[in-house]
Formats: sequence, structure tokens, C-alpha cells
Amino acid sequence: MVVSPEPSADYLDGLFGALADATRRDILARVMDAEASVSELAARYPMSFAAVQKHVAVLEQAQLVVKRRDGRTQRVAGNPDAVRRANRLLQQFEEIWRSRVGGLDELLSTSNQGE
Amino acid sequence: MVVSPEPSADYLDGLFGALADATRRDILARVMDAEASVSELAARYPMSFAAVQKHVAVLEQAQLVVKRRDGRTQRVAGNPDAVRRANRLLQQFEEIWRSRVGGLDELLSTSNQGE
DNA sequence: AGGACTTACAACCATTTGGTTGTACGATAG
DNA sequence: CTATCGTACAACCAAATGGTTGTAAGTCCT
Repeated sequence: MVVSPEPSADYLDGLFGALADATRRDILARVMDAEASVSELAARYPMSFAAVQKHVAVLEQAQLVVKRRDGRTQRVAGNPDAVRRANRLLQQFEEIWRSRVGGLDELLSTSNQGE
Repeated sequence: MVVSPEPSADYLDGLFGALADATRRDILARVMDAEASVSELAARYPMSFAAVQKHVAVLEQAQLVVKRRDGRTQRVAGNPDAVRRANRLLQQFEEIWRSRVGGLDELLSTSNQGE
């Protein structure tokens, strides 16, 4: 019996993959603090506009960030729910550690990789 | 003023990168529950021994896992501290969200990407 | 209408990643 | 001593990633 409906493996791949880049973590922190347009963000990093645009797209795909069109600009805002979801998965690893019951196999339909 | 000495960008890249793969998350969950040898782990996944070995190496590099030689086998054990560190970073993103002070720039020496 | 600004997206390139097979080597069992 | 088991590691390959430049299109201003 699975206690909570776990996010899919693909979703988690995207989530942690998105967090596995310093530029993207920085962008995420910025837009969690306050919305910003893509060009405002791009101005802060030593790379092309298109590169930053791609990073934002990765964050958006991972649902860590939401885009909202506002006239000719695109406002990027952080999505705390996705952060919380990532957090919860890590807490589950700690849970597993603390309980250490053995016979994990049923529980592991969770971070399932065999489907 | 930075509250806690933040892990380096490279370390975090490795940490989240290691978590961005379903097989590795599964391995991590297993060894958090109970130690296992590399070959015991390899037996559970539909891929070569060498592939699993590489996944374990990635987890080890990220310090999510520790290897300990025992005779001819190699015992792999989970490291809850690394999980906790990842957890803390995510909690900081939520902190940023909750406070939303603006003028984040100083705080962002943290997930720094420009060094 | 025309020009500047913001975004989107395609094409391309180098590097990394995730997998394979094959070889080698130390530790254990006969 | 020899065979086998568990591990390590190199070489190789295809696909994904992170970057680039260039082109096009929508929006705002005059």
C-alpha cells in the first residue's frame, strides 16, 4: 500500500535535473524572490540570451517556474509547490534511513524505474 | 550576511545530478534501507554490471553513498547527511519564497554561479 | 507604417552522459 | 595452483546537454 501518490520517475528526473545546474538554481532563487522577465534574467549571466531562455525552459518543464505573458515581455515566477515536492522526496529517503525495516521492495514502487 | 556556509556549486551540481536518474534514486533508496554489494544491486536492474557500477560511482561522487571494502565484495551504504544537505538547500528556496524581500543579490553569493 | 524591443526557435557544435563489451586483477574456494 | 567471483576500468557508441548564431514574429512607440 503506497502512502502518497508519488510523482512519476520522469517528472523527478526533470525536477532534479533542472536543479543540477548552478545557473538554473540561481535563476530559480531570483524568481522565487521576485518575478522577472526573461531578458532581465538574461542580463545577469555571462551567456547569450538564447542560453538563458533554454535554462528557463528547463525550469518551466520541471514546473519549478511558471511563465506568464505580460504585453511583449514574459514574466517568470517561481513555483514553491515543485520545490516542496522535491523536498518531500528527500525527506522520504531520510524516512527510509530512519526506519530501516528491510524488505523495501513494495515501498519502492515509488521511485520506480522498472516500468 | 550568509547564515550557513553553503556547499559549492560543483558539489550541488553533483548532488542533484545524481538524483536526476530513476535508477540511481532506486539504488539510493535501497542502500538507505540496508547495505548492499555492487553485484547485489546490479542483479536488480535490467542493465550490465558495469552500468550499475557507474551509477554507484556517481552516487559516491555526490557523497550520497559510501563504499566500504569487505573481503572481495564492496558494501554500499547510504549517507543520510548528503540527503539532508540537499534538503536544506530546497528549504532555503522556500525561505526565499516566503520572505520575498527583493534585493536578493547579496544572499545569492550562495548558489553562486559566477566564480 | 516603420523601428526598436522581447521572445521563440532552428541549426549547429563540443562535451557529457548512460549504456555497451572486453580485459585485468585481487580475494576466496577447491 | 587453478578456477571462480566481485570489482575495476578502458574503449567505444548514441543520445542528451549546454552553449552558440541567425532568423522570424509579436508588441509597443512615434
